[in-house]
Amino acid sequence: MPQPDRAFDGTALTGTGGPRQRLLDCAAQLFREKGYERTTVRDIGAAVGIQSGSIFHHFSSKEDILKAVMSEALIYFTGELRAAIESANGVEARLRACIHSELQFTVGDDTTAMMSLLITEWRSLCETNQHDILDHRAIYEQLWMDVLAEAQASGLIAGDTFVLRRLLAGAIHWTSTWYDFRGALSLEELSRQTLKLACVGGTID
Amino acid sequence: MPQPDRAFDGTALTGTGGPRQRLLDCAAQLFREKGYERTTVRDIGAAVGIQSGSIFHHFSSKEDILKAVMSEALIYFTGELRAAIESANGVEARLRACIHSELQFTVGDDTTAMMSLLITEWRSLCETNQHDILDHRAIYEQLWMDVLAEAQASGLIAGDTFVLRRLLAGAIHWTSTWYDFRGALSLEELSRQTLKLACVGGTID
DNA sequence: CTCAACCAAGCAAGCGCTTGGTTGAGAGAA
DNA sequence: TTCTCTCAACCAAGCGCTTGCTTGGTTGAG
Repeated sequence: MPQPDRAFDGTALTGTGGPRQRLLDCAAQLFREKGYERTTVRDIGAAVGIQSGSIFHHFSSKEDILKAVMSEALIYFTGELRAAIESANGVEARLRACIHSELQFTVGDDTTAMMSLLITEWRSLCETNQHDILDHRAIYEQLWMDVLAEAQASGLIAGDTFVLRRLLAGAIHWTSTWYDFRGALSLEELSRQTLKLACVGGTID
Repeated sequence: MPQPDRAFDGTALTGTGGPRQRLLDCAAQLFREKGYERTTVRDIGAAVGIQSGSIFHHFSSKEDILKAVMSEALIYFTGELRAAIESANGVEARLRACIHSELQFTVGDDTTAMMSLLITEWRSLCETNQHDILDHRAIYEQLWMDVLAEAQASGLIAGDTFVLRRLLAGAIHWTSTWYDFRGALSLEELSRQTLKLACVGGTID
């Protein structure tokens, strides 16, 4: 969606958050819609309202943009998840917080683009960048695993926590392909159904 | 992985299954490893052992290859799933067959490439081709939904079958990113854990 | 005067795909 | 058997286009 040409005035990116941030937002949106490979730097430039070459004043490469989006997303998601867990009382509430938070990240209007990238555009990073992101992701996953271990100790869930986390992660991430927040199914109801998957029978209303 | 040059002898693709089939197999493998966009027709040609231009004697376009792989995969998976369901006795066995079959498709050595494509390379098809594939996919999904409806009627599962199918689909598809068939977790044990997710408490051993 | 932010132009590489020609297995007639 | 014709399968070369990225210069706020 190319934007109309503007007369040059040097203020193309002086909106809120600074030029770098606006670039990241537009890029994330485009990567989510068309995929990283199918999105060109010319697409990004047009969406932001600058020339494609000007992008490289802010980022050293196209892949650098993707990595920056992913890094930023992980920092944000980790913070949000930690806060949600800490403000929950009791094991079940903490598990519910994990599920609800990740669902929110996945289908929430302002975070779905970032979450999608973290999941689907993994292979577009070179090995070095993959490792950097993976290191950060490990911190996020540890928050989940601590809660799952606690839930298992209290008898709320059964079976291997490692496997359960992977199965839940798949179920949650996949919602981005079908859940419609304008539909009849509320996010709270979806969270409840997902929580029921995790817990041993009868524990949840 | 380019192959050494051979003297021209006109027999590059005369192996089992015919030239078209070998092209499809190689392409599926490459698409799975590197993604559709990052795989070039030169890659495919090199993997098969022919010039990139010769590919277009068998397929009209690169996208045509992807569509053919997907079509073939859906035909195969639908047939296998139907057979598995029909040869199962009882509701629980039929649900177990669905889960086990789809897990098998997802992580099985000879089917994982095809299954991955169906899930991840969706956007690379043009709208027309997406509709063609989607029509076929609906048949596959109906097999699942019939079993889920039966399971719900018998009290084996609870909640909305539509949502349950989506959650299960996500959990199963995601296994392709982490399950290692050489690891300690057997496919049967994984099937059992996944089945336990679906069923209301206590029903499954 | 400085400098972050940008433009206009275009380069080198790689892309999907086309073209015109070559090869050898197989079919049919003598 | 031998000759001739056909045709699926392939090659060698390269066309036209797009890609990520570079370059040298310009602008205006501080």
